[in-house]
Amino acid sequence: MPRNSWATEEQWDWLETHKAAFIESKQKETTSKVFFLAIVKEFREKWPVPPATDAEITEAGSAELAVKAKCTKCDKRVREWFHNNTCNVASKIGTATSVLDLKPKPKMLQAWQAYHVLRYEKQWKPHIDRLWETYKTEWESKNLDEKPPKSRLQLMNEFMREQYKATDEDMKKQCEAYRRSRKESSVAPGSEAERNLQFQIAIELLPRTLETIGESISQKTGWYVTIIAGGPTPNSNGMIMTYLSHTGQTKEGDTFEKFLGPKQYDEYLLDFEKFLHASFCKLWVISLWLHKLTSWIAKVDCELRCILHSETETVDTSGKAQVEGADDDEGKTGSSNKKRSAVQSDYELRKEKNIKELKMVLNRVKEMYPMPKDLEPSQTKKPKSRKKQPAEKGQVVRRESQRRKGKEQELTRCVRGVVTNVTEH
DNA sequence: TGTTGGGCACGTCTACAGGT
DNA sequence: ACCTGTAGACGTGCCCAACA
Repeated sequence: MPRNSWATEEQWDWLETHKAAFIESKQKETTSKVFFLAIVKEFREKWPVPPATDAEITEAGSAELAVKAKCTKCDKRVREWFHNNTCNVASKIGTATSVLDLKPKPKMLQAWQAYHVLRYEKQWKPHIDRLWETYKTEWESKNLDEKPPKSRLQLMNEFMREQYKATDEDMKKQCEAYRRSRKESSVAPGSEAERNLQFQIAIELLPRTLETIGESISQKTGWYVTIIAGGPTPNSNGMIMTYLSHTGQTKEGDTFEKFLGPKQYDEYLLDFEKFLHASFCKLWVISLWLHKLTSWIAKVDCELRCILHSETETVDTSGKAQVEGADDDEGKTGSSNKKRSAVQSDYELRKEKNIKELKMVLNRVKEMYPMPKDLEPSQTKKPKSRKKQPAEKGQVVRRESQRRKGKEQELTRCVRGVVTNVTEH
């Protein structure tokens, strides 16, 4: 039961048991005519409305009216309970209570706390140390073997609050400016790096999140659930990875993966990965731009979904920045392609063809409708190399996209989760 | 008349500081 | 983990207006 509800624990449990019926009734649009008629009656029978007090009778005008008012209020509260406790179940995913949510935004410091940050080390620490020593010694000399009632922290905080109160207006303004700037800087400033960092943290929470969501859906519907999620991973230079979470087993006890078998299972995921590549690779974004200008601004491609931009650039012998890996569509022609793979999949052949066609279309469109200068991507931006990061100890093993890998590269078979219902690749 | 969403008031919870 | 005081965040109940 949530804190401070009008309902008792017993009432709350009773209401909870009728949630499903309410949702069902809501879908049938019979809440008022069927559901609530019965539910408020039952509630009042179970927990009769207490008799009206003298004050309530006086206020209402008569005992009858007072009781009526109390009943109405009670009924209304019951109705509202259902609205307040069921209608937002789905929408709560994504709010601050969502599993995926990151650490909440830091709160603004109090003015004296800002003063503490600005002046403690520089000015007051030695003073507080002396104060604490004096206080402690005095207390201990008077009260043997007893701890002082105030801790050093308490003493320090009290002292800093007093000092802040006594400080001049100029210092107070500095404190105010500090606490505001700190608050502002703590909120994601909208930079790409910050955003990618936030993405990465959320991605690392995904296995647990998918498991929770899957279990929840499964519990509520009695169905089995498969959730596939994937996209560029910022701490792997935007490499596309896929998570698959599955609940439920066949009657023979097979998981979804075992049921499909390794080959079919990979094919199953490959389709999704194709979709991801089509969604996140740069030229595909450009093609979207042909239909919608904002797609360009959105910059939804793997190259931009990377935390390690500045550190991963490598320079080839010709002195030009060179890109290895998946998301270098613009730069890969001729020799680089040969270098990557001698045997291309159907998908890659088709993609190469698509790229050529798209480039032609794009050139025509650019001639017809020149891109506004302020919307053009930065010229200084260079493709980034993709230095392979060694997997950290204890890091979650995920499925790296297999599509880009040529035959020369062994498919890295990752350990598939058996213990939990989250299958990680 | 019932439903829905927005907003307000109020109470409770949480983060934050640095040292032990 | 704990200490303290408090601003800010959040949950809940309630009210009201708009709409069907």
